[in-house]
Amino acid sequence: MSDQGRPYAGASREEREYARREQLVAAGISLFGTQGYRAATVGAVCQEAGLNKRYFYESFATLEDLLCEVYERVVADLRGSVLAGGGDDPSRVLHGFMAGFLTWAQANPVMARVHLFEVLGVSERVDELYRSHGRTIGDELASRLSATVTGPQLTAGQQRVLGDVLIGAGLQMAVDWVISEYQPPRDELLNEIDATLGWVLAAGLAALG
Amino acid sequence: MSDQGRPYAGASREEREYARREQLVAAGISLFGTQGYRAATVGAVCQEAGLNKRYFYESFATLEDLLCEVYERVVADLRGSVLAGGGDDPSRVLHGFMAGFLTWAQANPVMARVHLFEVLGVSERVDELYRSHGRTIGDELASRLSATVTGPQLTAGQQRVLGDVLIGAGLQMAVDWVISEYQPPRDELLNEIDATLGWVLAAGLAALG
DNA sequence: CCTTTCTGGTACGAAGTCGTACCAGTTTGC
DNA sequence: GCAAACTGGTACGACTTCGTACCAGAAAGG
Repeated sequence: MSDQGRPYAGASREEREYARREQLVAAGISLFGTQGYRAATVGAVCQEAGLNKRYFYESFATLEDLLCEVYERVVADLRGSVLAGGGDDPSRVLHGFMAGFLTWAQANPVMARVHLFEVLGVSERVDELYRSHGRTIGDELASRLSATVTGPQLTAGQQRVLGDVLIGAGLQMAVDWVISEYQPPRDELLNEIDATLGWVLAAGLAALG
Repeated sequence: MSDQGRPYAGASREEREYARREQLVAAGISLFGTQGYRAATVGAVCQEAGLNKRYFYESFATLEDLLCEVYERVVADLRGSVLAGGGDDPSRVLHGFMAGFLTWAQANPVMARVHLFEVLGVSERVDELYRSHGRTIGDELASRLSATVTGPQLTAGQQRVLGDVLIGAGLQMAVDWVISEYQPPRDELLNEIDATLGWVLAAGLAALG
């Protein structure tokens, strides 16, 4: 009756399915990152991918499933840029984090839109995925910072607080920066961040006596 | 032909319209804050308000318009709790801000859900409203902090950075806390935040020499 | 008491998307 | 070549919500 998978165009069934899935993911990143997830439909994604609507359901059950896969790719790309550099100085770790984040956001505006705007408030499931990735990166950053300091280590609760602060502050600054169309320029903003951190430390020192 | 507004049930036409509008707003807060905005429909809001669907369009053109009005009420309520207390000590200003935020979130879980989750990613317009309120509160906080310090004042750019950091960090901690069902208890979390702030200051000072 | 307006429930067409099915044309293995 | 399977385009019903309209009953003024 049916071969149930025979070579076609020099590729096996699995290879063709995988290629189509990748086309859908690429189309998803492009569409979600330019028109927005809320404006996207299954039909539009397939048109962008150059595939028939039938092939969408071959790889994904819903548009939200595609968004999750797209978001995984985006976060993987971001992680590489943000957690790449090391550093044994706390302010250098922080600076490297924000520099990596801002550089990535400006170099990949489409992915940045997905990460900073489009995944928000889609569903409980996507929200949970978003928070999960944020917590992972925040924990990683906080433990790195903790490791650069010779004094007392952070407790688990304090590490979570520090992770929240770093992720929340970084996201807010990145969103604000993208909204203002990357003004002021990256290096100028990084200098302002450093200066603000210095101001806070000085103020904290004065308050502590 | 038509009186175009005659007393009914002891209230004029304007009074009845106003009362119905308030009922819709209350129903919106309740529904958006429990079932979620995305699960809400015009019909459900009217049912919750005990009004006919026709009266919805008497006060609002779309469900999103109601969400904007609901959000204005929520932010006004939050502002009162967060910016109420003064303080001439930077750490006291920060502590008062987070204490007010957490207290408000726990005392008003329905409004907190609207502010922390439901307004996110609804539309460009609601996003802009959200960012606008966040920036306003962040600016207010940063300028208050700046005023408590005798040394050099913050530049406009640095004040914006500080506002972003405060709002972003505060929101992230509040979201995390609500998600974990208000664990650890408020006072314990506030102590952890204070301890983390102290740790950061100590680490920063050590790094600065 | 009687007319007029208001109220709330139900009904209905419009619009958009989903998910599937059909159908002609093409490519491959034999 | 030829049959079988694959591909892509179009079409279709199902479903949900919107926004409006209709209709019987209640409440108020004269």
